Amino acid sequence: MTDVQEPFGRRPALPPVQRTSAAETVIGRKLASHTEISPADIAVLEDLAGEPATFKPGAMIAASGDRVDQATLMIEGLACRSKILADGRRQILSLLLPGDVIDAHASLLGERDDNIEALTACRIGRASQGALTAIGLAHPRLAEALLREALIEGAIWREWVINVGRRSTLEALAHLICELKLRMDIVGIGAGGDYPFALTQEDMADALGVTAIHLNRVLKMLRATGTVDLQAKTLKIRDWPRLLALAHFSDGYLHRDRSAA
Amino acid sequence: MTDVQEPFGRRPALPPVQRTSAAETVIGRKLASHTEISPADIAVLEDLAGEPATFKPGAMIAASGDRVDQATLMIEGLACRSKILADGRRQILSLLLPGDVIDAHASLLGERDDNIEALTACRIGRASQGALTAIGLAHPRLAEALLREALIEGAIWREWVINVGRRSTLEALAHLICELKLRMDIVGIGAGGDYPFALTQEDMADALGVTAIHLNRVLKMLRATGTVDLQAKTLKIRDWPRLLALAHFSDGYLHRDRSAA
DNA sequence: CGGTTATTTGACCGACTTCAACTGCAGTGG
DNA sequence: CCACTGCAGTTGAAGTCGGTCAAATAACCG
Repeated sequence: MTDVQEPFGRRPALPPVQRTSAAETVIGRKLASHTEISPADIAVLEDLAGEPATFKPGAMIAASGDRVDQATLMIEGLACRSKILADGRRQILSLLLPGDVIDAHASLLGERDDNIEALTACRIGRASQGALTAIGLAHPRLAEALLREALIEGAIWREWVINVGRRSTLEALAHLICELKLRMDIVGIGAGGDYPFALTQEDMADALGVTAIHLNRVLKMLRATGTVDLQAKTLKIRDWPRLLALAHFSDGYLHRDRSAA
Repeated sequence: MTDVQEPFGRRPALPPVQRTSAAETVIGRKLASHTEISPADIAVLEDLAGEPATFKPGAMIAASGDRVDQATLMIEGLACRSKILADGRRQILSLLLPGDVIDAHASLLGERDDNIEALTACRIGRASQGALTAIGLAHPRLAEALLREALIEGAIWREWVINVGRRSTLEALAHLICELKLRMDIVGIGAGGDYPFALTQEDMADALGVTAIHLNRVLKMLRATGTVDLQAKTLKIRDWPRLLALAHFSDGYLHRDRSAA
């Protein structure tokens, strides 16, 4: 399950990516969802990242112990942060959706302490930390957006702790689905109510800190509530209010508003 | 400025310590542990924070829904980040020790989504976000140190997820103790091998996502291993290597080195 | 000293894990 | 076309970990 490919460090300077308007890229939609940022600033970031690299499902995009010197831009696909214990137990720490920009500041930490795994085929951009920092001075809104990305990811981790620590598996599963649904809405994935859902049951189990077998049974219970329809890698929400209630979901931690200082 | 930095826990006040250089404050020791920072920069931060405020044990220093507009400097005492669910279940997300500086950037998120609770009597400083940002321009090392504080706290949350999700309660408890021991070492608390340990069993349970009753039994098991001696609000490490092994503890996530970019 | 809070213990029960087997499906190669 | 393989999902039985209810100390506080 872990074939490492493509160590990073290869960022070819290629002809600028063609696009009609910067705000129409996933990255643009994501950053603009929380920060008042100009298409020009987004273009600066995307040009810096250059042509995206491709990873196969199951590939390690980055591994624990690697030196972090680049931010990662999720263009397409589904990935996750995970940690793997010595005896093989895996815990998924968060899911990375198109539009997410991670590790924009993490080079300050030196070696990374977690893994980034591609769960499906992924296309990602990379932007060197040093260049980002320099560019941030001339484009304060961009710097602000990247910092806010990091802070929101932190808020998601905090909520993740609750999910794993204090919710029943049924609540936690419902909560996870609510979070994913809303995050996909932000970047405009899943129009028409059909959300792509590539997580295997084992992935979900590793996200919630339970076994895949138990997750399977709980998933059956969740289906029985009639709130969601989850099969064939597609998620359909059948009864959103009831799903929210089941999860005791409260969306504050996603900080989707632009009401900040 | 400030003061005596004193171990947390209920202890008699010590006579004021003569401070010859800013690096001898808790905040200074903490920031200097990960960032090459000058005493002058630390003094700038502490002057901005001014005279510390005092909180009684159990007090809410900040509550979910509050607008975040200030960084918080832990000068003395023990506090925690927590979230509380509608039905009263509490989850502790991280512990705040003297020297920790939190929320230095969080005003970007607007309303906070967690609580900061004083677990013992606490003395904390406050620095307005706006002033901090402005000062950061003139004192890049200080800005770097504050950012690194935030990133390290993020790393601690990630590890916390593992603790709650994938470790047995015995492993998780041992792991929590290892983390606290090392973090106290960083700021020079617990000289002589006697670490102040003010957490109640209920606090520990809420940190690990279990009930206090179960924690009590697991604590008995941990004591039976002979690796720690934990009573009367004091922690003594009896067999550090074996405690580390029991917890499968690996210190990378604390990022204590200064080997960053 | 009395009243609260923290710790400890017992008995019982439910959630979750473990081990094991079986299904369905997609690819791959003969 | 079909056997073979591998993986994701499903189900069952049995056991363990952790939760709940209840109550008895022990420690703390005014």
